[in-house]
Amino acid sequence: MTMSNAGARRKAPTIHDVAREAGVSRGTVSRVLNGGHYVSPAAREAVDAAIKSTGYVVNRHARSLITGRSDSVGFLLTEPQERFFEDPNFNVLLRGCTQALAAYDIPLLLMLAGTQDERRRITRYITAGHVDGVLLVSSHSGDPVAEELRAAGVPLVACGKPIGHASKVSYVAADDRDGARDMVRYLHQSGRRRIATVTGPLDTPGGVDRLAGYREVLAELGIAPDDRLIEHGDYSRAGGEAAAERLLAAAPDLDAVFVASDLMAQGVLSALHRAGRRVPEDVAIGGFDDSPAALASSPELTTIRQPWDRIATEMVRVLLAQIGGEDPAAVILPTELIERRST
Amino acid sequence: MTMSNAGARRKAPTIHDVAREAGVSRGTVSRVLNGGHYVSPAAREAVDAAIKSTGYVVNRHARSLITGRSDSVGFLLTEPQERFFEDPNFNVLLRGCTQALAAYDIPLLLMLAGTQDERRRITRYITAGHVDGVLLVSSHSGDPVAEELRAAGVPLVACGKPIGHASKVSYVAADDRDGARDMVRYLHQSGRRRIATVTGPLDTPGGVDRLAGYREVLAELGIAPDDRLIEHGDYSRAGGEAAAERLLAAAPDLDAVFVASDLMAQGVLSALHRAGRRVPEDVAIGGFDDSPAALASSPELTTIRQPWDRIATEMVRVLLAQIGGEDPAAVILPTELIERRST
DNA sequence: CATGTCTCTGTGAGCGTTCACAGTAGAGAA
DNA sequence: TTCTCTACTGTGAACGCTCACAGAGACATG
Repeated sequence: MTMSNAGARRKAPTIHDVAREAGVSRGTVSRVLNGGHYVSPAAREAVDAAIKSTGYVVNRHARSLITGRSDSVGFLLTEPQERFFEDPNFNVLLRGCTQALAAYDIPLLLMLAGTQDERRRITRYITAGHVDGVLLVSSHSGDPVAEELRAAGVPLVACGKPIGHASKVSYVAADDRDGARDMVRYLHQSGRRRIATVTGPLDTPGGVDRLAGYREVLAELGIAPDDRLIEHGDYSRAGGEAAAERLLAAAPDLDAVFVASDLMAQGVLSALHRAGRRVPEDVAIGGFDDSPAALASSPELTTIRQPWDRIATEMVRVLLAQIGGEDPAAVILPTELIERRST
Repeated sequence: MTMSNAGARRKAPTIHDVAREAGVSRGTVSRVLNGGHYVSPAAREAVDAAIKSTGYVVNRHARSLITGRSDSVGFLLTEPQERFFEDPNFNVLLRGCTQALAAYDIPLLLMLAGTQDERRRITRYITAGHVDGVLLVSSHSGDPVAEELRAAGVPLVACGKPIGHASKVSYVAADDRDGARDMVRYLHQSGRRRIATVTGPLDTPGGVDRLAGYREVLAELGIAPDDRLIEHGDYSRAGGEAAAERLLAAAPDLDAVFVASDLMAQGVLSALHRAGRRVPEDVAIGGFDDSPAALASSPELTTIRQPWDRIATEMVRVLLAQIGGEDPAAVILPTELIERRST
C-alpha cells in the first residue's frame, strides 16, 4: 500500500519536496515541469518518479504570480442571458469550448454580463489579467465590452462576425450566406416557386447574411424580388409565429418558407398548422441551425447545420494562437444542408 | 481627461503603488481591502481614493498563494455530457449558479468529466486546491468522483439526492415525491381512474421518488397496485415512446399517464397519437420538469415545475456555507403543478 | 593547450499579497 | 506621573513558483 499521506489534506507537496525526493534542485524540477528542455534523462526520470510518489500537483497561483499568465480563459456572454441559454446551439458551443480547452489543461471560466453592473465588474476582472483571453459570445452589434477588451489588448475571439467593429477582432463563424443559398436553391430545385423567408434580427450578422443569401439566389434564378415574401423575426418561436401570420396575410400563395432559425421555424409551423396549410404538401419549410428543435418539430425540419463543434474548436485554436502572440484571424466554416420531412 | 495610463497594459499597479499614493503602508491597504477593520477613517479614505486613482485591482494569484483559498468554485458535470447539455433545465441551473456566485464575486469554473481520463485530471485539479468547492451535477448513483472529493475533504454540494452515498454529502433537490403525488392526485381528481406511469431510470433518485409518489397516492386512494400500469423509461424521448407502446399493449384501458419527464412525455404523446388515442380526451398526460419540451409539445403539457433557479441559489448558498466551515446540509425545495392542455 | 560551444545543474531573487508581530499614540484610570 | 488599554500602523517574512544567471563538465576546434 503506497497510501503515503493520502487523504491527509495537511500540506500539499511543493516543488521543493519533489526536488529533495528526486535528489535534484528546484530548478531542475521546474524545467521538467515546463517541457523538460535542458534536463538529462536521468534527472527527468528521477523527477517524474518523485512527482508520482509525492503526488505533487503544481500550484497554479504561485506559477501565475510570477509568469503573469493565468492559464485560464473566460467564456463571456454579454447577451440578455435567457435568450442564449435557451438556445441549444449555445450549449454545444459551450461544451465544445470547454472540451477543446481541457485538451490543453486550461480551465474555462463562465462569465455572464447581462446587466451594466456585471459588465463593469467583469471587464475589470478580465483586464486585471485574471484570464489570458476571452471567448466572446454576443450576437448583437456594438458591444461595448468587446471594444473595451480589444482596446485593453486582451486576446479575444468572437463567435460570429461582430458587425460594427471596423477594428481587428478575431472571429469564427459559419458561412451563413452560403447556408442560406443552399437552402433556397434546394427549395427551388424541389419545385417551389413562391419562396418566402422569415429573417433573423437585422442587427445580427446572421440575420443579415442569411437574408442576403436568400436574395442572391432568387436574383440568380431570375425571380423578381417581392417584399411581401420577406418578414422579420427575432429568433424566437413566438416571433416566427407572428412573422408567418404576416406572411400568410401578405402572400397567401406562398409554397415555401426559408426560416432563419429552427426555433422560429417551430413558430412558423404552428401558424401554418392553424391556417390549415399542410407541411410539406402545401408549404415547404426550411430552417437554420439544426438545433434539437428541428427534431422536436413535427414534421422534423429540413435545416442548415452549423458546425458548432468545429466552431468551438476553432475559437479555442484561434484564441490560444492569439495568446501565443499571433495576429487576429477570421475563420469561416462551411454549413451543411440536412434533409428531413418538412420539405 | 484623467486617462493617466489607461490602455497602457504596461504594469498593473500593486498594493505598493496604492500605499505610496495614499501615504500609508502595504498593511493598511491590505486591511482596507479585507474588510477595513482597525483602519482609521482618514486612512481608509486615502486608500479608497488611491485605489480609484491608480485603477488598482487585487492580484488574486498573489492573494491565493498566501491564503490557500482560490476564491473560485467548480461546476462539475460527470455525466456523459450530451444528455445534460441537451437538457434545458441544466442551463437554467448553470446560469443560476453563475449568477448566484457572481453576487459574491466568485468565478465559476465549468468542468466536464465525461471520460475516465478527464475524471482523473479534474479530480487532481480539484484536490490540488485550485477551487474552494464544487457544485456537482450527476444524476446517476455511485459516482466515484463524488466519493473521492468527499474523502479528500473538498466542500461539495450535489444537485439532486445522491443515492448510494451513506456518507454525509450536501445536496439540494426538488421534492420529487411530493411533485409526483401532486400530479397523480390531480389526475385522479380530474376523473381519471386507470392512471399509468412511465418512470425514470431507477438508479436515479428522481426515478425512484417519482415512482414512490405515484404508488403512495394510489394506495391512499385505495386503488389496488397494477404492475401493468408501470413501465420504465430512461428520460429520453425514444424511451418514453417505447414505454408507452408497452403500456398500451399491457393495459389498453388506461386513461392517464404520469410520465416522469417532459421529454419522455413527448415520446408518449407520439405513441398515443400513432395508436389513435386523443390527448387529453382519451388519455391525460402529466409530465415532469416543465422544460421547454412541455411547451413544444402539442398539446402543451401539464407538468411539474422544478424550481431550478432556487435550486441554483440554494446550492451556492450551501456550498459557500460549507466552505466557510459549516456542516453539510440537505435542502428540499417544493415543486409546482403547471396546468396546460394535456390533461 | 587555450578557447569556444553545448548541455546540464544549482542558486538567489522576486512575483504581489497576507499575516503575525512589534510598535506608536492617545485616552482613561490609578 | 505612570500604567494599562485600545485603536491603529508599519515591517519583515513567508507562500510556491519561475527566471536569469553563473558555473561545471564534456567535447570539439583552433
